[in-house]
This record gives sequence, structure tokens and C-alpha cells, in this order.
Amino acid sequence: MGRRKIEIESVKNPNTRQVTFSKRRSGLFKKANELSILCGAEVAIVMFSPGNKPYSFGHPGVDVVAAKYLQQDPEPSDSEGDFSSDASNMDELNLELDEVLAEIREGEKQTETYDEILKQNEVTTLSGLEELKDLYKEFQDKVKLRLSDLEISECMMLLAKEPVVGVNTKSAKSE
Amino acid sequence: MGRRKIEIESVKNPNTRQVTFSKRRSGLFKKANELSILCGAEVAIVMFSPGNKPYSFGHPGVDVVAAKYLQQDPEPSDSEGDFSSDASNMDELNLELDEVLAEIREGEKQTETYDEILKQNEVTTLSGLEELKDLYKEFQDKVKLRLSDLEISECMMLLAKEPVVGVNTKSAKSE
DNA sequence: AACTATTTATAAGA
DNA sequence: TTCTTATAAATAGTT
Repeated sequence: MGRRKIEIESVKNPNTRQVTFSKRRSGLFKKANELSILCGAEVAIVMFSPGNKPYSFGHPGVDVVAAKYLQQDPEPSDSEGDFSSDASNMDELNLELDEVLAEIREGEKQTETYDEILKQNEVTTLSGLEELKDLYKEFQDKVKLRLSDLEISECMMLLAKEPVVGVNTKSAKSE
Repeated sequence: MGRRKIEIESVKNPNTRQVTFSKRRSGLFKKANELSILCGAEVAIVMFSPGNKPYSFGHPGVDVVAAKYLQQDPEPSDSEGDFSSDASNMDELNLELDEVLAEIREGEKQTETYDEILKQNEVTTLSGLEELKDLYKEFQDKVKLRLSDLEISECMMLLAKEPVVGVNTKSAKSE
């Protein structure tokens, strides 16, 4: 999205990195805000800059969403159909895994395709190699995103150990 | 960013709203992932869909970033030694995730190496291509193994599902 | 801080 | 629902 395409890899120049961080943090918060308005979704983001400064975004508030996240349904209700609280999360996890595995199988298909191409001597150009590399990277990104989702249950349990009551929605001092 | 410009206001049609949410959530997580890699920033996102389903993204992990965020301004907390009974399982899970992430980073290093090779025009032979393909396959295998491990962790959690957070199940619809 | 040339995200449509 | 595609929006490099 700029004058040139960039690889998604650590930006070495500290100056450039800081600029990139500022621009993209701003962009991310804007997107989060739009998402919450368009869909009525509740969103909370906390982050630390490369210089370790904290930033946050929350609609309706970081504390509100975080609390809800920790106690998916704080109602002191007295049961009804009393299924385990994380049964639905487990279902989700299983779905996630299915998707990841599907993705991997997809990747295998591609690998097989490459095999054939290689055996037929059809890839001899650099552009062909670039394509191969891009697909490899693409696959990595997909898996990575999927794994992030998998962390959901882990985080719920870990966060449940911490008192979250005192989280304030503080947004960004400049750096 | 689409066929037409839209106003940032509540999407009325439930169907459209759900589609928009899915697309934009995916986009937001992708951006967050890019930001964390490009700038070495730590980012955590938790959100609830219009149907109240939880989603999260975290690098290096929601719990890690959240804990760091909470530590900034400690609250007048009282409790402290209240760990859940499955702490050891959680520790193991954390180790698993660390390993997966390490593996992924390893894969990224390799990709970078390929980039260099490609840029230096050093791979023009079929044997070179074979090598590239083999490494790709190797990476896939590693991820696959790691995912198997994750499934084990998942089962552990299912078995230990009692102590987490008491939540009733009035939600749990699918979307 | 602004400015664009480009890339990327995505609203509709198929 | 997954895939196109026309268009809006984000942003990398520049000034």
C-alpha cells in the first residue's frame, strides 16, 4: 500500500520503524473503530510500541471488553441448561483445527503440483521461483493467523487468574 | 474500499452485518499481525461479534500483553494467591505455544534465506529447486507435528474444564 | 506533516 | 458460501 511493496519482516531502520508503527497503529485503531460501529461489535486492543510505550483502544472500553472476555457471562444466574462454560469454545477450537488441517492439506496439494512441474523441467525462470516462494510465505501467514486464534482458550484461563477490575482505558501518549 | 463507498454507521441488514464482520475481523487481525512483525510491537486484541462470539489475537500472546498492560498501573488489589488447580496444565500449554511460535519463526528465517538466494540469482538449476521444495515440505511436516501436540493440549483442557470461569451457557450460538 | 504512486482491503456481485 | 472485481482506503517512500 505504498510507493513500493514491502516484505512483512522486521523493519531494521529504527527511524523508519517508528514511523511505520505510528502510521499503522493509527490505521489499526481506525479499522477497529469502524468495525465496532458497523457491526456493533465490542473490541479492545492493547499494544506496546517498539519503544515499549502502551497504547490502547476500546469500544465501549478496554476494561468493559476485557472483563466480558474473562467472564463471558457474568450473570450470577442460577443455571438452566448447565453445560460446561467452555464447551462452545472447545467446539470452536475443534473447528479451528479442522481449518488449519485443511489449510495444510491445501499446501500439500500445491507441493505436489510443484513436484510435477519440477519433474517436467518447466520451472527454469526466476519468476517461477518467486511464485513458489510467495506461496510458501502465504501458507506460513495463514497458519500463523490460525494459531493466534487457537490461543483463545489458553488466554481465557490465564487471564482468569488476574484481577482485571482496575484496567483503565488510557489512550496513547505520543512518542 | 469496495464497489461503493459506505458510511460508517450501523449496518442494518443482519446478513450483511455478519459478512462485514467476518471480513473486517480477518482484515484487522492481519494488520495486527503485520504490525507486530514489522515493528516488533506487542499487540493483543479481544472482541465480540454482533452474535457475542469471542475472538482474539495476540502477539506474542493475549495473556502476555494483557498482563504487561495490567502491570502498568497496579490496582489496589487484595487477592493474590488464587491460582486455579490446573496451573500445571496451563504451563504446559504455554510451552507448547512457545514452541510452535519458535518453529514458525524458524520457518520465517528460512524464507528469508530463500529471498536472498533468489535475489542473488543463485538458483537456476533443478537441484536447487528440489532443495527449495524439500525445505517447504519439511516446514509443513513440522507444523503438522506441532498441531498434533496442540490437539493433545486441547484434550487436556477439555478434561480439566471445570475450574476455569463459571459461566452459564445462554450464548453459544453459531455464526 | 503533507503528498502521491501503489498496494491492499473490501462492498457488491457471481 | 467461496471467488471475483471494481473501487475505496491505507500506506511506503518522498518532499
